[in-house]
Amino acid sequence: MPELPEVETVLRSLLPKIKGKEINTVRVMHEDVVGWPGSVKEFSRGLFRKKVTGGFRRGKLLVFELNGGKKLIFHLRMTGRLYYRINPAPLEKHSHLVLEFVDGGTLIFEDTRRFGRVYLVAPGEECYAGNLEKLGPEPLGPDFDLEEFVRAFDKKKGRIKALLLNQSFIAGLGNIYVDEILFRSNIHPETPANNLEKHQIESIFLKMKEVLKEAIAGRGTTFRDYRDGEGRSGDFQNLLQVYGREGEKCPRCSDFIERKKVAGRSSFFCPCCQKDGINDPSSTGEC
DNA sequence: AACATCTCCTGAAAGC
DNA sequence: TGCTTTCAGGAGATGT
Repeated sequence: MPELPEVETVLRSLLPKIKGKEINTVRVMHEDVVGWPGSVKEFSRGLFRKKVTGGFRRGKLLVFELNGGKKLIFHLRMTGRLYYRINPAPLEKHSHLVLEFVDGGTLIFEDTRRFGRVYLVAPGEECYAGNLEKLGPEPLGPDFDLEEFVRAFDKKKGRIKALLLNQSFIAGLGNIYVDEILFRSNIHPETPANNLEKHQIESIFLKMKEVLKEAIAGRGTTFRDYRDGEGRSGDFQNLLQVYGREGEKCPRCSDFIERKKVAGRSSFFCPCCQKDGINDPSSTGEC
């Protein structure tokens, strides 16, 4: 399930391979992966003979800039994969879009569950590209400010887990990394956000950056489906401390990792290190 | 505002 | 063993 580190890894592995290349043919095998605006025909026509001039990541979105000003934007959601092939193998069942470049290389978008989307937008049409314009700050961005982050918690009565999953509050986090951040911060996922003390919010701020940087260094987490832009798995799944580890020993104390649905998602936490903030808001997390 | 529930979708895993 | 049911989840829509 690609979150910020996985999307960043796809970008880094893919961009050097396709930057400067010109799109020759566009094949859409499953039309419902093409998001607004416009028809699939317009989408294909809009890509024809365009060069990839650059690219960046924003939240979980991959943005490729094309000459002429349009942007090709992907959201991989759960099972989406985007990778480059020089000599394409026979396409798989769930390959939905293939861009062939003039030099023969191909960019392939496949997605088993088909939740992923691809958008082609002109300048001024960015609002149609998924949640691009509704995204909160980038956790690793140079402008991400601690004081602003602390203030943003003020009237948030919801649970911290739900808040960190909210892309308009903070961009790029998903279920795996939120659990890892809360574990490293000794905070129970059900703690009301506005019950958190300043030092706890500071901890989230720091641990968020720390976990994301480590995960990017490990080229992302492959739980099942995720691959980078060259089709390779990530390594960070071996370094997850709580996610997917129900019943295993906590890496910090003698207790065992529990699993509970919070904010509609499986949440993994140590009941000893991460005391329930509802019952014990003054918990320091020591156990 | 906050939270639950449903939808989309497939395939792995669990249940019987 | 083999069939059926459940579960996983990002995010938007809808209901309470």
